[in-house]
Amino acid sequence: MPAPLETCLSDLDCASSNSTSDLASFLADEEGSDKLQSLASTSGLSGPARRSAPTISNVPGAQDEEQERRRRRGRARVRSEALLHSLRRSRRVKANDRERNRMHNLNAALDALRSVLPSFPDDTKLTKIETLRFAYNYIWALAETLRLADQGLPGGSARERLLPPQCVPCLPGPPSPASDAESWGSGAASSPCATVASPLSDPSSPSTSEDFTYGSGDPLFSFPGLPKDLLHTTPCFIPYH
DNA sequence: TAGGCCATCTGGTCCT
DNA sequence: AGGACCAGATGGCCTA
Repeated sequence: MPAPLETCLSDLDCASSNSTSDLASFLADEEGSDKLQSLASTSGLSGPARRSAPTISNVPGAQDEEQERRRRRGRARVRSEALLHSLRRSRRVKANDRERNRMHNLNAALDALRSVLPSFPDDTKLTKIETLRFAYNYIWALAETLRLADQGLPGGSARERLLPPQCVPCLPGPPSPASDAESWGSGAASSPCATVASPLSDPSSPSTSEDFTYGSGDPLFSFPGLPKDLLHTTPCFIPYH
């Protein structure tokens, strides 16, 4: 069973140099290449060594010696390039692995975020962008609810409003940074946010609900714990399916 | 079949 | 130097 490429290449690092460019010069050197060849052959990276031990019958003359040296250099270069390619390849594979892992972590974090957001009645899984937008809205709505509760508005305690019995996620849209209007809205033609004419920088700014509904004009979702006027004063960035 | 969403690969850049 | 992060490209899957 041949040694894995990773092992071979780490051996290679120990044997010579850590940097790719140094490795290249190392490989260009015939002696270095010979070291590599022995490493590669013992680890199964290459085929069996073809060079035979010199015998009396094949001792070359001066010209033959020069020719032989050229052939060796040619073979060394081919081996060098192949091994350099292998090294780059193994680093790329490692980087891919890290990147995959990083994205998995990111997705796990998104799943965790989904799990703390109010769920849809049909358990539809929010897409990534919807999750982020919804979370943004949700946080804003909770904060707004607290603010209104602090002002002593009727409608039960802040806690009751924050945790309605059937929490269906239509949250009034949060204040969107004006400079961020592009990323929230017009960029996504398929998103309900695309229907938002101009995201408000101030949630208390008056507006009409027509601006912020999608499709039929009926709100697809509602957030029963929130005062009605809140729905009418803010854009609704509704995750839509 | 077109469009949306997603996972993965890849090369470049930044950071430690 | 190596890892993290990012954005573009690509291909697969699903749905209207």
